[in-house]
Amino acid sequence: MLEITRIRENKTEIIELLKLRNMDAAAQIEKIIAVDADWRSNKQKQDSLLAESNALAKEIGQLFKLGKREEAEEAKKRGGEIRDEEKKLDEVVGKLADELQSLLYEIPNVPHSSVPLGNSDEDNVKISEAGEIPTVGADWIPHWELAKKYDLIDFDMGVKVTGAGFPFYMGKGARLQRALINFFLDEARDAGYKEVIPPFLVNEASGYGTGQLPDKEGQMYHDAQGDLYLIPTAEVPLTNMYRNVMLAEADLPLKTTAYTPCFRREAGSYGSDVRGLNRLHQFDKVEIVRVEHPNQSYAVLDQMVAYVQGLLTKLGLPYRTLRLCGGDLGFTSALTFDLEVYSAAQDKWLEVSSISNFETYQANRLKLRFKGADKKKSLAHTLNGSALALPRIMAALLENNQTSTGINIPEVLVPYTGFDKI
RNA sequence: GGAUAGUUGGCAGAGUGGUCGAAUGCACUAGUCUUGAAAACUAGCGUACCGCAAGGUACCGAGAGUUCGAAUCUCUCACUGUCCGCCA
Repeated sequence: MLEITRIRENKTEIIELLKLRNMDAAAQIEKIIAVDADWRSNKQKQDSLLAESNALAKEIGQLFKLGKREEAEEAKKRGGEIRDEEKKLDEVVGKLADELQSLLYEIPNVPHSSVPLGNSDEDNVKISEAGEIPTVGADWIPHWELAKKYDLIDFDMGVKVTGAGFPFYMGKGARLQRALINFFLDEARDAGYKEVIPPFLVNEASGYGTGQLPDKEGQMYHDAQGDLYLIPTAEVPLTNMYRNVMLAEADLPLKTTAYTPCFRREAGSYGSDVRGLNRLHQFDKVEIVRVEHPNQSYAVLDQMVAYVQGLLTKLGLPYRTLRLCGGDLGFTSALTFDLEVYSAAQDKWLEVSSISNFETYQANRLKLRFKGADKKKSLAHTLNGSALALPRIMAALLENNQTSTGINIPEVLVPYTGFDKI
């Protein structure tokens, strides 16, 4: 959520930058400013009524003490009148506050000025490409066929037991999956991230804290009885650890990592890009999260991108780095880089990581602040990135490393898998 | 699932209708004293919002109510602790 003071003071700039999202926010911003002004003036009236009523109540107490019954009764009458008036105003003020709140929830984060214009993922800007694109052999097959051939993943079993998008990993497939998780966690630890095992269900307040609610309500699995949500990413519990927290400037930066399964309804997505591991309702991911000083956050974003690129290099996967355009930028993000790996047999680039700077957008909802040396309080910046999302990594590893005699396991993973070939 | 107790400032912990935004202790900050430190002493020390300011308002788990006036009374809800049962 954007800070109301920022909107008051920089509305022209905000409207201008939101155009990068193909959004004409002028009317909405003006509405917010109007409602805010309305709220403030009514609030002021209410406050002075309350002040009057408080003073009167004290007076009545005194009058009773002095035994001036009649005067007290007279004052009581006036007090009642003031209270009636205040009640009416209270309703107005409450309504305006609610309206302001929901208007603010509807405004996405202001894009960083480097965000390119564009409508969809097709307009994302490639900033680099690395690694060697393998030459596809005549007999190469996509990962879902490899999975069947070598008994690595059983999609049909998933359908039987749960439903589409919930595969079973079997035998060496399961071990490879576990190896990847451990590899990613160890790398993150070496990079200074504190490992965490968070809950996989979160409450409503956490959903609001990181911005999944209210705008992505339908994307999360919801337990109605306990009013809990299955996490769509570890970002939610990890970042919400810092909800309502006042840090000291010296505490920054905070770096955490977690492996969790992620649950996504993916309502409305279908087609050829959901085959095999390409899009699942449950998948594994290692996430890195950082809480940073505002003047560090963009340098840190670059570091995070470089870190994840390093992981892909170690795995020997060809990848490219994209700067997301305004049309593809997440609701809460100011700037996002996506990393895509090339999956040879499908001849497709698959998104395996999304690394974002949310600036103060999440911190404002979270009330995540730090106190500077001068005792001034500021909102912190939050960032996160996938490091990495497993299924598509698995898909690319299987497809790119297939040979006529089996699938080769990257060297860095062998200590984790205990085998070098499938 | 059953029973019971609780939820007050960073922490501990008073406070059962008016001068309580809230005692006291600890912690913290500044100062005095000291060669330095400790101790002692003195003073300060919650958060948010509105306002140029003076100042005002709100907050004692959340919400609603009674009252001229609520941390204090009433109702609803949430959460936490403890004991019993069940269970990985």
